[in-house]
Order: sequence, then C-alpha cells, then structure tokens
Amino acid sequence: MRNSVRRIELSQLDLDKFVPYKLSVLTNRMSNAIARLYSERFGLSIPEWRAMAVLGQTPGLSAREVAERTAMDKVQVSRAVASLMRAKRVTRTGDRNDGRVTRLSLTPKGEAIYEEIVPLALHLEAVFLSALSEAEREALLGLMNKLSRQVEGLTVGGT
Amino acid sequence: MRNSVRRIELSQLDLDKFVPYKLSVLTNRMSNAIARLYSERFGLSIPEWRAMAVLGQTPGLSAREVAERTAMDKVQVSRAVASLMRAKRVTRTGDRNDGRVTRLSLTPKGEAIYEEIVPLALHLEAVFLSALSEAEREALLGLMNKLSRQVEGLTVGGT
DNA sequence: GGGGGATAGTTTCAGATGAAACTATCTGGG
DNA sequence: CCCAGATAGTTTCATCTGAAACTATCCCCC
Repeated sequence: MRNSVRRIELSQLDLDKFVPYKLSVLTNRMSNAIARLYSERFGLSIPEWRAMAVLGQTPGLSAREVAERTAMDKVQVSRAVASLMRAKRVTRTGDRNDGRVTRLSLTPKGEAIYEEIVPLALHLEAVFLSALSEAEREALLGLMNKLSRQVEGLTVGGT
Repeated sequence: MRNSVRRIELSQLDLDKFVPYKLSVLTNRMSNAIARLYSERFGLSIPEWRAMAVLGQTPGLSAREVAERTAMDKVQVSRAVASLMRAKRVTRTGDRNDGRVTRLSLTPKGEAIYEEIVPLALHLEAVFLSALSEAEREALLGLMNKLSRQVEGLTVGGT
C-alpha cells in the first residue's frame, strides 16, 4: 500500500486557471466599464442603477421586491432609494393595505435617465459579446445558468 | 390615470437576461462561498488570500508583482501584506539591487495555512464545476478567455 | 554627477459597505 | 382583544476601500 502521506507535492493552485478567480476578474472589468456609463454621466452607484433598472421595467415594486430582483439586500436598497429620492429620480408612496410597505416608482426625471442609459448599457453588452458567435453566446448563457443553479444549491441557507 | 405605456421601441433591459449582471451575481456567489473557507477559519480577507496564493506558488515576488498577478492594485497589496506580516504569515526582505523593492515570502506558518486552504479551494471549485461535463468546462474556459480579451481591449489605458 | 522624471510602496481621508440594533406595522393563537 | 413573533424598512457603528498625496529610491540624459 502506498504511503498515505497527503503531502504529495500539494495539488497546485494557479490563480490563472482557477475558475472562480478568473470569473471574478472578468466580471469586475465588465462591471466597471458599465458602471462608468452611469456614474460619470448621472452620478449613479451600482445599487442605484440596479434599483432604477427594475423600477423602470416594473414600477410600483416594494423595497423588498427590488431587493429580490437585484440580488441586493434590503439595506443596500434602502440607501439606494434614499439617494434616488434626494435626487428626485424615484418617488415613494405608502401601500394602502400594509403600512409597512412602500411602493416605489421612477419620476419622469428618473424615467428620462433610465431611457437614456438602457441603450448605452445594451450597446456595451453587445460590444462585449461581439467577441462571440451566436452559438457561443447561447452556450455561455447555458453554462451560466447551470453554474448558477449549482452554486445556489450549495448556498441555500448560508449567509 | 395616464399610466405609462412603456414605449415599445425602447430596447428592453431585463436584468435577468443582461449578461454582465448575471455574471456579476454568479461570481459574487462563488466568491463568497470560497471566501468563507478562508475567512472563517483563518481570518483572511480576499486580498490577503490572493496574495498568499501567489506567494505560495512563487515566493520572493515584489509587491508590484503580486499586484500584477492578482489583478489588485498596489494599495490593496500593501494593506494585505501589512496585515499578513502582523499575523506572521508573510516576511519581507529588501531587494539587494533595488532599495525600493521588497521581496515577499510566506513564513512556515503562512505555508501551513496555504497548504491547508489550497485543497479546500480546489475542492470547492470542483464542486461548482461538477455541474458541467468535461466538454462544457473546456467551453467555459474558452468563452471566458475570449470575453476577457475583448473586455481588456476596451479597457486599455484604464486602470 | 546632478536634476527631472519614473517607479515602489505607504499613508491619509473621505465615502462606501455590512452586520446588528432599532422602529413601526402586521398576523395569528390564546 | 392583546401579546409574541414575523416582516418592512431605517439607522448606527465599525470596518473596508479607492483616490490622491506622500516618501524613498532609482534611472536617464545632459
């Protein structure tokens, strides 16, 4: 029986080939490039923009619903909304059935910004994806979905 | 009430289908899962662990070289190294040819931690990737490389 | 061989962020 | 009813982070 020493020249960790690390670097670069679109022009942070993105698509969401759809937590949403309201880009009204809930929507001013940013963001995404063929894009989506399900499965309950 | 009929011509932005956003969520979940490995057990932050990872593989790097290999900036590296030295996990010696440069290495204590974490990290990566077939893993790597090159090309000049 | 500019690394300061505590409201069982 | 616990959202505090300023050393070139 072979020697049960576990220190067989240590399984190598090369950051360049470590998938979570590579993904992280790639993602940060993309996010930063996109963040520049809305931070430079409109002074929006990432959480603010995400909140606007879902409210632009679905007005009247509660803060909790915004949090769910953006994968942010309620504290982030609360801060983003506070800042957006200060800038008069979002309005808040009380829910008539539940005093705890607030209903959020973009103001006309907020909508104008939304409609200006969306095409820019989609364009930048298209530029990124232009490195891939149509088939590759579909493959990418599929792989991301599989990985997401796998990671979610492991993350359940943990926080 | 004159509610907003969303203009059809407006290209739609659905966060659920927006690749940079999806990647971001996926990546954060993976990173957090891995971060738990080393933060809970050893109190390491992500920058600290990244620095240890490259120093474990290549002792004697300068701070700048660590920064290059980990895609961190020199400030992050400086802080991570300071903290690691406080914990006696990394040592620093001056370069004999260039007084500005410091050479960094793991201490035995640091190495012990490194050798404990690496298998855990690789295992977790394997668990993530177990959702994919071998062919899919290769496809993923290829797609990530293509996207990375594309994004780098656009980011040139930026730091 | 001395000064201007580049490079390595650290520090400072101000703003961002996360965890936990807090307020207010709602719901269900006695 | 009313109390215990759940839920929505905010605030606080301590930490983290990024940008810019700073120190120290080196290199180029006149």
